[in-house]
Amino acid sequence: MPELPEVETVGRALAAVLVGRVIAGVTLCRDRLREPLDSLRDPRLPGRRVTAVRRRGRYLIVELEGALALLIHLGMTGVLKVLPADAPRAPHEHILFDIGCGETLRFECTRRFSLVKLVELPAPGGMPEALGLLGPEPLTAAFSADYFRERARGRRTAVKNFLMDNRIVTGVGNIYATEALFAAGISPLRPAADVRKPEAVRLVEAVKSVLARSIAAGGTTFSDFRRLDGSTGHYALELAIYGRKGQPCPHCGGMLRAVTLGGRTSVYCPHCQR
DNA sequence: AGAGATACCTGGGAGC
DNA sequence: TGCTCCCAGGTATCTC
Repeated sequence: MPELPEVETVGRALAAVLVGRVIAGVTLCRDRLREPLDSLRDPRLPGRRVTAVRRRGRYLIVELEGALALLIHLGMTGVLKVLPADAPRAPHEHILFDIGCGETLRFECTRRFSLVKLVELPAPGGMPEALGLLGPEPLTAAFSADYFRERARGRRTAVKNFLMDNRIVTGVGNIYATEALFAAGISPLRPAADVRKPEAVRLVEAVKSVLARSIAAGGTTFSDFRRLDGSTGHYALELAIYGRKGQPCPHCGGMLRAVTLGGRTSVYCPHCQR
């Protein structure tokens, strides 16, 4: 499941391949993913040159000349691949972009929680209006302990849900929220407003650290994550507690527990996380 | 306004 | 073995 580090990794690979090339045509194999794919039938799309590939939160922005862009969210199972045009189609390939030189950029997504649409940009280099509500990037200085405390004031929601709210900070999903809270020694159940200053410092640092290490490793590798050529990455970043309910805590050896928060499983150590 | 629930979707694993 | 059930996940949208 691609989280921010995976999206960053895919975006970098995509930029290396796509920038300067022309999207000659689009083949749609279905009408919709999370949203209808109508916008990809826009006659303004064919013939546009890719000028940049950027990331915002978990969204990829494939910028085209003329202040247009392909806005892409990989959802849970979205995969982008560059393959020869005559390579056989995989079962869940929904969109094929003809990028010339006998190659296609293919969007594959098993669970179809993903989004691909053509959007207008307010100006070249600008952000699609649809992303206007996203909070700061977690790896920038704007996401600080002071910012966290300011936004958390009065919020009784569990700190884990708060961390995963992309209006607060964008791109922190269940895996990294779980890992960061463990690294910071903070219970996922604590009301956001009750996180004290030194704890917020630890938590914000933990979020940045786990994301940065994962990006450096080329993204945490999961069964659903593939590189652009379709190969799996290496198992680079070991997760401390995610998915380890019932197993011993790597710090104290006690049994890791799980609670459901916001409909999502949250693994934590009741002894190490308070 | 904040908080919680729900829909979207499919494959894989558990349990019978 | 084959069936059913449940779970994984981000985001938008709904209700209370």
